[in-house]
Amino acid sequence: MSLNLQEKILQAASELFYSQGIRATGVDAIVKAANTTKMSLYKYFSSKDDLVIAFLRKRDEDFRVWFVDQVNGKADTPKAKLLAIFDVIGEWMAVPEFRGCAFINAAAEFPLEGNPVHQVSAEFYDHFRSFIADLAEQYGSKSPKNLALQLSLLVEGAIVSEQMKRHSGSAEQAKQAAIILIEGSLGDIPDTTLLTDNSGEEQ
Amino acid sequence: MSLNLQEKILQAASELFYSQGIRATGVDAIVKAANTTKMSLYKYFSSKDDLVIAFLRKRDEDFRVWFVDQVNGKADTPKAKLLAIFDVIGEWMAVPEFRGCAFINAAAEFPLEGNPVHQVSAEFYDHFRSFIADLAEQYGSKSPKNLALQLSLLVEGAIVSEQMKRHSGSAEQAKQAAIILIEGSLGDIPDTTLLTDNSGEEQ
DNA sequence: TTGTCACTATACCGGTCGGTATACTGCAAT
DNA sequence: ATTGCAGTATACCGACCGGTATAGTGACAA
Repeated sequence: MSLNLQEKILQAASELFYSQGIRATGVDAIVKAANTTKMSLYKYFSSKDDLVIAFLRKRDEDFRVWFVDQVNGKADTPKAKLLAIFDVIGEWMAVPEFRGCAFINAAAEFPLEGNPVHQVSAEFYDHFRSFIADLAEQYGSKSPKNLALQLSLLVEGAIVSEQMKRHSGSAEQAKQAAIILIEGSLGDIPDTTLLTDNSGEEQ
Repeated sequence: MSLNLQEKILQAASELFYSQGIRATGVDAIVKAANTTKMSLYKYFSSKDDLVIAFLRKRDEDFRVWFVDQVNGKADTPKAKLLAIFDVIGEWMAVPEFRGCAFINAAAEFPLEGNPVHQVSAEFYDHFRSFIADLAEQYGSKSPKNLALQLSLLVEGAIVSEQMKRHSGSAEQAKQAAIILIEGSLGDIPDTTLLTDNSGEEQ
């Protein structure tokens, strides 16, 4: 409730950036949506780029807090939490406002790796993978980092797939795949790196 | 060689659209890159949107032909071809011009599902999944469509991941995951749908 | 009551956007 | 020789872009 003006501008901008795209959203539209003026916007944000970065940083924080809460609220054991990840993103995808991952979209709109927008987006998935890797380690995976990367590929793939075509069952299939990968990662199966043709570059 | 003017314009536009993004590329830049004038561009393409659609349609055809060729050139058996998919995308990702998947990027730039750009992009992955599903069926997968969707999630995830942060080993890990999923999909393991909590909606 | 401060209102800036109008050039076919 | 056509050159259109300048509002504090 009762946001101050700066927060109100950021929120209006965030909704527009996410729902329509960053480049497609002009500052005039943001100002109108926030019921304020350009002068106030530029008092709190030195440029549109600045506002975009603020949008991504806040989204990073908010989303991760929300996500971890959701996962922890759905499951107790590390293994169950790893699987709950896919239930949470499945529910997230089902909301009508879903328009894919804000960071993937931002990285697509600003493709150069050196671009600050691109970099902030990349950081999000670093954090995201760390979260999964911690769970994988608690679970007892033979190679937690590898499992975490594999699961994050499934998550990102499911998000992108669902963004392209809604209700195609991406989250469910991602979960099915995750079950197999998680169970195969315990110890009764040789380490996946032993199966590679070019071996020995893990860690 | 020796492209006519229309092809030259389309090629210049394609390179700019892919490397910088669609919205970030103005028609003036396209015209300059193609060494021609706006008048000629608008003789062959009724609008920028028209040009964007042409770009995506050609990319769809070209990429799929190239991709199928690459996969077939690397392997003979269906199983080996399914795995070769990940080698091909791994090599594709390694080229310095790599800037992710043009269709994922386009769908991110034009997020509304009804948008023609978005729709053409979605078609690509329908085709792509069909190609994988055919291989999966020849291979003898118990549920070829499910396996195809799972593998395509890994591919899309690897592409997006690599786009965000280069050289993070996405393709290799995607392949490791694919090996497990492919071998698990044969018949010595219960059908994945039996493991779902909400069962019975396959096909 | 006066000053300060957050915010509004509005007009404006140069630049770029997608797209068009008009006139011109050069070449090839009849 | 004339016509037609592909392509060029350039100036222009209204709209919008991100960003700024200037003046004015109302509330609150000393």
